[in-house]
Amino acid sequence: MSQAHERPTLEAVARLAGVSRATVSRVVNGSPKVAEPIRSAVRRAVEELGYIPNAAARSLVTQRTDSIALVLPESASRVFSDDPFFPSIIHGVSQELDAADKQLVLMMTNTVGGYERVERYTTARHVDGVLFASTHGVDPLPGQLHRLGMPVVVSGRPLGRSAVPYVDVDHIGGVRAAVRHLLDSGRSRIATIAGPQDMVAGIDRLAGYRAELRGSDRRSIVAVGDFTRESGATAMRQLLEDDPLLDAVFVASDLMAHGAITTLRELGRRIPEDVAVVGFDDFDISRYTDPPLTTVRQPILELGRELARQLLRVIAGEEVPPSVVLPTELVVRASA
Amino acid sequence: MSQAHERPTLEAVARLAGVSRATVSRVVNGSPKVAEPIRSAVRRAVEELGYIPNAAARSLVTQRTDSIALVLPESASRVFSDDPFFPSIIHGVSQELDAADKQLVLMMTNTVGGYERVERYTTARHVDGVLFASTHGVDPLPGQLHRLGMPVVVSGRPLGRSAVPYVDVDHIGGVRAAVRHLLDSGRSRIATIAGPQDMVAGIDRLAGYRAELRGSDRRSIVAVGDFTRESGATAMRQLLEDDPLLDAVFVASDLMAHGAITTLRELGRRIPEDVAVVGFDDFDISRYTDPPLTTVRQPILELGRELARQLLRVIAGEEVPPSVVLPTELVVRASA
DNA sequence: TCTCTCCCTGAAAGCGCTCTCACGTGCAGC
DNA sequence: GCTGCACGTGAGAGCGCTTTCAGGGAGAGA
Repeated sequence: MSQAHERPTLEAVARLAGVSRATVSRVVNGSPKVAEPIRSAVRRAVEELGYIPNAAARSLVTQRTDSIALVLPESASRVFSDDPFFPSIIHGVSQELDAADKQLVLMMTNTVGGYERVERYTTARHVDGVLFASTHGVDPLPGQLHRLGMPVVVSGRPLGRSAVPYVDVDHIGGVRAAVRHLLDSGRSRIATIAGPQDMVAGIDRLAGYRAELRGSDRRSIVAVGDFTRESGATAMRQLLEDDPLLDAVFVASDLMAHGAITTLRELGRRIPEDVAVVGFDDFDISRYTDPPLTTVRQPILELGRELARQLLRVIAGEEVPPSVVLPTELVVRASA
Repeated sequence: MSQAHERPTLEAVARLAGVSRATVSRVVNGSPKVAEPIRSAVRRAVEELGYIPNAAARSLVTQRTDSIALVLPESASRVFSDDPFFPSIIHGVSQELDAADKQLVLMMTNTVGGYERVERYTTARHVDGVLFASTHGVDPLPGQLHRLGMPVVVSGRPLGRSAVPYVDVDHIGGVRAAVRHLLDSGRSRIATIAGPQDMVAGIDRLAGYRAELRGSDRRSIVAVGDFTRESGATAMRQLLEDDPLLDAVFVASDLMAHGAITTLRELGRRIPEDVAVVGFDDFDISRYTDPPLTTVRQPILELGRELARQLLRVIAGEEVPPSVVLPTELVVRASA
């Protein structure tokens, strides 16, 4: 058990069990066509030697690696700040992969040459499939890999046309519910702080706001942020300059909503009495803001899991729908 | 899946370039002993065919995989809630590995059979080395792998004796600075909310508190939490029952400090006038609490990077120190 | 001009595993 | 007793790459 390089091979097990390599291989891989006495003899030999198959040798012949890559656009500094979005995705993906006994390889595209690295690595058949966390703008890589025959699933509806299957949440439905809630509670000047307009999450949430408002006689009041707390604070200030009398704001992310709340408080507005605030995400932290944030919950963990499930299906050669959209849900707390 | 199997092999490149496989291999791996004209001919062929070496075949012969595993004890539900600790570790590790052109394989030990999976996977020589994020209690796995000759580095000083190299932060120094700060500002009844006492971070931070207090004539007032916000809120309540007149509290994590602040406010205490609060972590979010949290900053990203660097050294066969301790730093804001 | 080196290059042997194919055995059917 | 057929098992051919080893060619020294 001492030296790493002396690991037992199939050969050794075969010798000890007095059978051929082929038979050991069958037992190890659970083939049904091995007689019981031999099977248990092999099992014993495997046990005794502590045999563990060499992954490289196996995948050299099977052409599978049993691992999949999750690509994160780290450029979005969102990834590992205090925004739990990506961590939750990772968590969800990891849960599903564990269950399927696959490995998770994490890749970031931020660093210099990162993009090319991802391309090389994935096309080197180092992994059986690739998952992309939602990206900014139009990313050609998923489509490219897809065209090469590599199983790919992306998170978030891709901008531009794309044949790559994706999983997304119902941004528009969630936002409409939020805005409707504001309308129903009698708010008349409802503003929004939108997310970046080169991301689907930003675009769709603004579209939802506009769509719901269109049915009323209220005018839209829009400022744009980048999903960070700071941008939320700044945007809120702009909105109040545009319309000092606004009495509600739908903010396209919880973090921006926190920023907006800070600004509102600094400027002496009471929440929700003077201004109602609704966020989007339902991060843990939003339960602890003052006042607790009314927000649209999106099932991020589930998004990650669904992503993984779809990819596993593609890898298994099953048909998958071109898109899966998970429901969102308005969570009413004290801020609106 | 169409043309995936038609990937060019060394053989194909060799044929196109009119040389042998051996020569192509040398060029691809940057061996210096290939004449220039041949080298460029091979390069051209590689380019033309879009050749990318097959990782499995390579590692079958080299016995390297160029990827390393990061094991996270997901059981600590900390991992992917709104606690940015693990995400930052991942981020740091990933940065260093990217630079070294290694891959990051993420593993969680939470799920059923997770522990055994980690063991099998890592001993299957699927990875060149293993990193462990700090764990609860005494984890035998790192030592076990280490004994098998597998390169291993752990984050956080291991409980119990262990020959495995580790990277940690200076908990005690940071806490002492925090408590000293409270003493210096004239606080006389200084309590603490400690972390779980089966984790080094919990143990050492409490030890630091005690050590610094020992030099003064103040008595220690202790409650224990589990690093979550909720436990911080609860512990704060206990402390105030123990000593309604306490005028300062050192909290062993920022999240618990947030919980404590909530409780203090609910009970009508002003911060810092009535009770000074100091946290530990310096998460982004702590800049935005009300009031902004005075806390001990620990360099988590750097911890991740150092972890990866040490492991790469071990893998390269270099000597590494048995431990590296990174400095912590008191960040004074408004809460104390 | 001949020999000795020094470089390069190619042939070939695996790395550890899977999987096809052929073959042996035992048993039912005639 | 002989043929036919399952059913298991083993031999062996690779998967695509690296690396040792030997050999060929060119240049240098005599």
